[in-house]
Amino acid sequence: MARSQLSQQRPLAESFYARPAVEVARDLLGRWLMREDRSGLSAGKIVEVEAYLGGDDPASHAYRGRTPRNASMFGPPGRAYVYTIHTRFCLNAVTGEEGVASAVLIRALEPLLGLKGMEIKRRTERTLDLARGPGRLCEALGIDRAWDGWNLTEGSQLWIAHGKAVNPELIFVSPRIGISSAQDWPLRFVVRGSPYASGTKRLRGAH
DNA sequence: CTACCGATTGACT
DNA sequence: GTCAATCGGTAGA
Repeated sequence: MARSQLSQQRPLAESFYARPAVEVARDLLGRWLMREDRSGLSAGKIVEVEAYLGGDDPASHAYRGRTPRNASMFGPPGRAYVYTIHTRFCLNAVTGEEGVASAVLIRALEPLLGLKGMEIKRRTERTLDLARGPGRLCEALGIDRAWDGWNLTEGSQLWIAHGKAVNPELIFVSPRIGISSAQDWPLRFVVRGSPYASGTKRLRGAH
């Protein structure tokens, strides 16, 4: 492995996450979600995220306060918040100060490493379908509720690595997907034009 | 305890 | 484009 690539695989520090969710969300585009297990290393470039704020955001799971499900959102930044939806799982990175709930939902990856394992877990060989969508990327990387609260800054098993941040000019902004309140808030961020992002062509930022 | 419903997906028209 | 599967989390009786 080339020196530059090893450097790109180092985990982002807790201080990266200890900022407002919108700032972290934009900065997470282009970073690499890394997964290492017995069968080796898997990774994907983050191409789509959404910010979920704390008490002021009616679409956030934390809107009505702390519950057993969302407890991780109130914990220290840089941890995972993994929840169940319709028998699928979704992965968030917790942001901001400890005690104040906010997080960034990882919505889509461009597969980079370990595609073979992803194809088996996803039961498809279509690269575009391996990690396009929050439930799909969790299935591709074997992420379930057992990972809730996992420290993403330690650089083993499951972490987010430096990769290469996306030029701000290439970030497409839209409302968040699948929510029934705060539907006009511009809190979804996509690598403009990426075919690995979810949604229609228009929602991927193509013209 | 029951009732409601969703930060989704895959199948189908 | 539309729609239902399917089940854990949550609120309320």
